[in-house]
Amino acid sequence: MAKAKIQKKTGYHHGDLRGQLISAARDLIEEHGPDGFSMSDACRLAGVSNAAPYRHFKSKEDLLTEVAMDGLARLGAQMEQHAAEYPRGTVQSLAAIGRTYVQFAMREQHTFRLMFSTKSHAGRIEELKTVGRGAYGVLLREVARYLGEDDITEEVLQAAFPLWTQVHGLSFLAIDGKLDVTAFPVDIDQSILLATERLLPPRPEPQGS
Amino acid sequence: MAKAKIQKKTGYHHGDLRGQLISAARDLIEEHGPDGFSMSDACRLAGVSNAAPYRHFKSKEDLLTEVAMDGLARLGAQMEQHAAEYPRGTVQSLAAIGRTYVQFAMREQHTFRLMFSTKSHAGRIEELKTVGRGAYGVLLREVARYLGEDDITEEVLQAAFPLWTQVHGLSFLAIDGKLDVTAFPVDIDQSILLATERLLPPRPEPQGS
DNA sequence: CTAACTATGTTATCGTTGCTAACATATGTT
DNA sequence: AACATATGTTAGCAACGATAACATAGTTAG
Repeated sequence: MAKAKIQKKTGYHHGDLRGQLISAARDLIEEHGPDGFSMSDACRLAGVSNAAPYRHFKSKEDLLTEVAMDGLARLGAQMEQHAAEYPRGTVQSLAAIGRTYVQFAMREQHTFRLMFSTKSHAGRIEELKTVGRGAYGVLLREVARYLGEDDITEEVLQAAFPLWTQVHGLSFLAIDGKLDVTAFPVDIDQSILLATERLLPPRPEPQGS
Repeated sequence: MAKAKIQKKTGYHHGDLRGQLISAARDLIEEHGPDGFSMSDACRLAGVSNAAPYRHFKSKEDLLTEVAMDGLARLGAQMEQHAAEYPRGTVQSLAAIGRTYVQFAMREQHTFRLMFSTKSHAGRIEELKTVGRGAYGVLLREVARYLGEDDITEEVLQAAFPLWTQVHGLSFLAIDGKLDVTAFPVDIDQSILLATERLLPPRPEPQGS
């Protein structure tokens, strides 16, 4: 991905410090983890003093929250996009959503952690949850199609949850480097497909008998 | 659990600073999270100077690793203990292991995070993995019993992994407060039981035809 | 018994961090 | 031109992790 490439400011004012700080944060977080990330580093990268960010973000946490929410939005978009590459409402489209989820986690490991972290988002957790619900909605609608439901029924909610749980667990095990604790080579895509098939309730006949 | 209760040292020497620091760390971590935990706090609790811990731990990370390894060991023991409360090698005993896992995560949220974190353990990750494999072995042996295998076959490994993934995901969703994103009340124990049943391959007839 | 050694404390200090206060400089509006 | 607002700067705070130099206790050898 784009390595922190920064245009130094020209005069006293920067131009787009807010945007550049978010971008710098994203890059630095992916490089050193959310804790290894420091405001000072971001400032150095943006060529600005240590106090400048506090005109745009109330705190370091606030900046991180911004990064997290952006991540959730992108995850939702990517899931929708990949689901659309398969016949809607099938095991395949659902497995595609799962693969997208895990791949996102592996590609943007630290952003992913941030997205689901409770700390680092003091006071804005509800805001974050709302964005998260948006992404979860992609899965819910796909499960609804699978079940032939017109809207998000109780049944849909019940069926979707274990699928989420499964890929969420797989994501964390993968990014925490635990897949070699299993003592056999885990094929992630295969694992997702199999679990999706098993966890879904039997599908009602698509049409006719 | 035991709130950080500390016996001040009597003379110049402390007596059991190492042990008391680990214990203080456990308490403080559970109270304020692994990041909210500071060496200085632990020192204050133990009634000792800021430099003293470095006679016993090479770094803060090193102390945290100790806490994590202890946690993994206790998790393994608890899983074994609860599995033994049910007929061995059944869906029930396997679900009990899963429940123990998630309950541990919820009871010792921050220690749990630490146990599976890759950061905070620089240089000792393999050591940690070994302890982790010990705990995982409890699940593996129970799955082997379920499948009627005498040792940990490929089939056992394949069957156990999705079970782990499921409860691991459930644990993180639970401790990250995401169970209300699902828009329906999640019954954790029920959820574990259902997923266990669905994820396991059909059981071979216990005995006879 | 005492000298030497080792283990385990202390104090002093350093560099880094997140953040705030007080001040400076652009930009835009009237 | 005068003022208000947005957005920078410098200086400085307290807390943190860590190290170096020193102090003291307990242990072992002669």
